Amino acid sequence: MIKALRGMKDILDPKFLKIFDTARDVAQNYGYDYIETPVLEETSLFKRSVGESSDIVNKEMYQFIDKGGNDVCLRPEGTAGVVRSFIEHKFDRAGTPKRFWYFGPMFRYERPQKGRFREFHQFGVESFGTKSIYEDINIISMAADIFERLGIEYTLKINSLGCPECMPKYKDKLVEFLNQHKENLCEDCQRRITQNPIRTLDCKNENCQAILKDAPKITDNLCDSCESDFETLKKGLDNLGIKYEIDKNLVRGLDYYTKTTFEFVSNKIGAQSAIAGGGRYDRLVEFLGGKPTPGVGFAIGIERIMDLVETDTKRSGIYMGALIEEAIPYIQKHARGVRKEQKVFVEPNVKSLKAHLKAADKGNYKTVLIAGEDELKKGDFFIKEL
RNA sequence: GUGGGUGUAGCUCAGGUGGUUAGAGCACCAGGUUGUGGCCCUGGGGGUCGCCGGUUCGAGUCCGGUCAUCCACCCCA
Repeated sequence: MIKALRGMKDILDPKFLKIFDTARDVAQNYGYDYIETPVLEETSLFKRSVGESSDIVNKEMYQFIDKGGNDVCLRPEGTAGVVRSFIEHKFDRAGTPKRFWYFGPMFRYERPQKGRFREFHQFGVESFGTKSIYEDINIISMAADIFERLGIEYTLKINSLGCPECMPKYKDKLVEFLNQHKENLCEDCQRRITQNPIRTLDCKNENCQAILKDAPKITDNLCDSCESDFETLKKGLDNLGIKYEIDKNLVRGLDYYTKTTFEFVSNKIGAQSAIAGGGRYDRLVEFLGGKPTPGVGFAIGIERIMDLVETDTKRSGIYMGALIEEAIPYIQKHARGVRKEQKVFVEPNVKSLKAHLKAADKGNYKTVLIAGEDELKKGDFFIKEL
């Protein structure tokens, strides 16, 4: 028997559509436009955006050379493709803000576990051309609205990574601190000192965490403008009644983030607890060859929240069945009219009344319409409400 | 990539120390009730026991390998 590949799943759960519908409605209500970018992209796009030092690019990409000799890969995340499209369509030159939402499959070659698959789906949004911190608040508010509409409880964590002004200075301070404690850090962190020192902050090693407790914090080293933006962000969330925690070690795994970073987590879904993540990426458009354009966005992991949404089990729609073959065309004709307004299922097989009722019950239909010899003659239906 | 758990019916799982035709519950189908679902009763259909090899007179059971799956590390949505 041929089975789906490791870490890949068929989607049969109606909750999936419910999540998609809800997220789309909210994004549309925020004034965002739909964008769909190709699943396959040039590998260098992700190397330059997500970052070559990240695990995602380093060891988790489905990468190959296509028949034309191009180095390509299945997208491991959504932002890079949208940014590529933004630049390719010269929206950076137009200079007007653009806001997109997207939805689709992402691929990472990882060991599967609870809440982590090799093919998974993200709903995401990207806002280009607005550097106002109030846009960050809009974005976080949108994610919060989606979770609220879905009835999902979460903890929101926020942090600021600073800007090109303050981040490098902070990085130097941190590297200095790390070098002082180098021999006590784990292997990974020792390597990170030169490659990506910021990533030591969210190292899971207990020993490292103990040492890093005394490390300089980025939030204590922000420049005036970043500092005041972070304050505005906190006040803005308070204003909207959105609760949050400040997580000074929230640095996130993608290299393109600046200033605001945030993560929505749930404690009900196992080790893979991040249900959404995002932040500001004011340098990314420029990195990818566009005119400097600020951006901010987030992505929700659909599979991660599947277990957190309720399914509605209310009866709905009409089940139509025939007791004799001659009645099938009769109900089919009637069904076409009624279907303009609601769900109508026509059972294509002749069955006993009992079997029809049982099938309608199992199918969770609300109303049963049956036609047999008598009904055909009189031109009506046997009707029963379940 | 590393570690641990688990693979028997569509689903959830039983099958001491190897022994004849591999079981249960749920689900499915039919009948009891010739045109009134859910409850009940009776009957029925369904299985390469993950796969390959080994030990043995004999393997679902023991051994080795392999694959899959789950959970964790790691990473992240």
